[in-house]
Amino acid sequence: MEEPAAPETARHERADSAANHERILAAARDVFARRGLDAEIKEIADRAGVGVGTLYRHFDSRDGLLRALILQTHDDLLQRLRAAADTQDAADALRAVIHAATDVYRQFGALTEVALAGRLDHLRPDGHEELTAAFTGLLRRGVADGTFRADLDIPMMIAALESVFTSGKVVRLVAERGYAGAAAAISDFFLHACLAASADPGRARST
Amino acid sequence: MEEPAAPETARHERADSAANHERILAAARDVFARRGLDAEIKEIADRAGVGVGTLYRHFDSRDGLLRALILQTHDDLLQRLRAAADTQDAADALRAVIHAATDVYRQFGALTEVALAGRLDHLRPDGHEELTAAFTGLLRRGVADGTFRADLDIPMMIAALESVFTSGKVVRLVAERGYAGAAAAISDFFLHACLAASADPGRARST
Amino acid sequence: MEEPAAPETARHERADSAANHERILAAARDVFARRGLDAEIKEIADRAGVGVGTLYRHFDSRDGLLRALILQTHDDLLQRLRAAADTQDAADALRAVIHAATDVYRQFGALTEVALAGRLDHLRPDGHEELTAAFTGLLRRGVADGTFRADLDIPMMIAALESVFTSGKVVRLVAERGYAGAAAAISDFFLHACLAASADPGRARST
Amino acid sequence: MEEPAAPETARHERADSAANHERILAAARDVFARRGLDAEIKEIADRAGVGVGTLYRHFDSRDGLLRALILQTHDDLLQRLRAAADTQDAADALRAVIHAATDVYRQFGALTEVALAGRLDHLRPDGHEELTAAFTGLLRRGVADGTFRADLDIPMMIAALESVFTSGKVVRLVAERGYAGAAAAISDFFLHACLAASADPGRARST
DNA sequence: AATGAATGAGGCTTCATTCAT
DNA sequence: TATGAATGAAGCCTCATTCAT
Repeated sequence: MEEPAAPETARHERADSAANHERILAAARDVFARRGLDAEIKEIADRAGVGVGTLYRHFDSRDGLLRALILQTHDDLLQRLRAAADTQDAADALRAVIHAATDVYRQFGALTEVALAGRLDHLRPDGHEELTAAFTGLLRRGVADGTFRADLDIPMMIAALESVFTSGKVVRLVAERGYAGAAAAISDFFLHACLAASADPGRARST
Repeated sequence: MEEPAAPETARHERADSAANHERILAAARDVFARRGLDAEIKEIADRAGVGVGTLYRHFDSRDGLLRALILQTHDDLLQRLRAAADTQDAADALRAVIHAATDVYRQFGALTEVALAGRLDHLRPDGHEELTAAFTGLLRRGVADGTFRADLDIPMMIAALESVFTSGKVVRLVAERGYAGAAAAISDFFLHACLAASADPGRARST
Repeated sequence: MEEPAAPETARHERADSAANHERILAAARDVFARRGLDAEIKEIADRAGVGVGTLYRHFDSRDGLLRALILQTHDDLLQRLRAAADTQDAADALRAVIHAATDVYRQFGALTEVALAGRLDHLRPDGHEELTAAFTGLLRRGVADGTFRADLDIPMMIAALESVFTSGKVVRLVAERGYAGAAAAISDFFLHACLAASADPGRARST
Repeated sequence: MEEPAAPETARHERADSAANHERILAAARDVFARRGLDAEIKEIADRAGVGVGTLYRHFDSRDGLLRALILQTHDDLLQRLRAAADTQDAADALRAVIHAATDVYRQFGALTEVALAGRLDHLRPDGHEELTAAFTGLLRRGVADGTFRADLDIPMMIAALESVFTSGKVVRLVAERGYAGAAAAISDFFLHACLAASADPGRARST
């Protein structure tokens, strides 16, 4: 009703706004990833190339922005982990999951910590369960088909996996061995920890 | 026994002051552990039962207090890990190390993170190297005597170990399984990851 | 007249901000002048009609503000003294210098003290030398042309002049005799102290 | 009653206390003179070699101590100025007064400022009038006997004199010329400013 | 009476959020 | 709608004063 004769302008504005929205999210990911969750709003706005007022038009508060990012990180993570976990062979699936998580960590840095650490229950009830379920399914499948050892302590295995991606160690590993090297090292380590003793030891070798 | 002939009166005030010093340190450990490193000075002072001025008489600044605690945590950790690492059998030693670290984490919470995370280089140069060395020595010994597998990726193993104690997962594990249960689960997991294939699988079982 | 073709809208915010900047400076001059250099930031902000945060947007710290004011006072003083010292006749020039300094003191109060007292070497190296040079030039000129006595102790004369404007006595004199009366009394006094004996005694009389 | 058999001890304690009293006053003079009136209580107590508690037993508050010192400075100053002003010849008397004031300034530093600046009306009503009266009497006497010029602006002359001792310039002069040189320079300057034109110009020369 | 550790009000400064332009 | 200047609550720290020893 209000934009009868200028759909193009109106659409353009929306496009601008949407672009700003994305730029703010990207900037926030970047800044939170590098500076940690205490980063200042001003730095995010600057990096996004907008004023703080604009940032607040898109997100109602600092916590609102953080929440949006954490949920987004969580969603992204969950989707990629689920996809990776679908890989046929359980050992390959675990490797794929670890590669995916390494990549997410590279992108989301400190945000991964919260998304993965099981502290987001107040943001998304069952958020952590969803992630856990993805891992659990994969591990159970591997145990069932004899790929993983029968006495594997699945919650402990998941805790260890989450720890590596939550502790900041990945950045160090990536810095020392590069992205592929870090993912390979992590994969090998965890495969050793969970492969059945009878399994071909070669399976713990990375590609 | 320690001060057999100590005069009681002249030194009493100092004893009070020393007691306050300890109470402040304890309160700070507690509050930093629970609230994280952003905790407020006032809360620490309150919990110690002293005024902020008293806290500042004992520690020159917020950062000074934090630094003291982190160094103390680091020292405590280092000492206990070295002691545990001395255990004869390499597998037993690894278990002892993990039990010790679990205990330190329980006491120092969030402070363990910094002390263990390799971010204290500006506080104590080579601080992280000292910790790493303690782990490395133990693992090399185990590899040398055939307890651990020959192809063990020692840096990765250490990274994973540090991660578990740095990520906050330990509190969750302790909450779910109790102190002994958590330490046992962690031990079992890491032993599985590093024991030689020929080793008695039963060794990965906790006591 | 000053900005004939200035666009009005785009620059308006800046004009507001600049106005605040000036209001803060003016308020700070006022408050420091009356309350001394220990005045509280809050009082300055209040008097400027802004919040403390705004004050800190314009000046990075209490000392930054003070520094800016002292340098400004010094610059103002130096410029006006130099201009007055240019007056043809040396006796008239001294009178003009004293009138100018009286006016500066009226405006800057306690700030004049620091600007004139030779304590700003860390803010502006040679700051005091610049002021001294302005006085010295004038006095030497008067001695050279026979207006001032040949044995005039120039450093002592300058010290006495600076003292009067540095000691707070000027405010009292102004209060008692008004601005013109105070300047005249100071001028007469110092002319008596430096005029050559042969000089027409009437020259020490003010206008 | 309580000290029947040990008058010596009792007297000794009083002597100790009195000694402390003096040491605190001396330390306070020293510290206030050097650091200015914002000096910290702790520094004074340290320099006096007593605890802050002892300082507070002798002076009810920081302001109480400051008040005592200012009044003491004022009394000392007044007494010495009066004595000096009694000198027969008015010119000699002015010189004596200036020497005395230089000496007081050397001893009391920043305290002289307040004692001389006429800001102590709330501490001692008419305090400033007493000082002014001492100067005024001397100057009137000189004018009456023809030593000083008839048109001397006595309040202005006094203001200038007070200024020199109030502005901190004396320390600089003393630093550059030594104690005797500074006093001589100040004397010469002020004598030039007030001596009668017919007077022997040589009288403005210092000893 | 002397000591100095303890106290806490009050100052300076930061930064999330608001709002006039 | 975008901007960024303005705001002020809240945290850190200092130091005059009190008080237990």
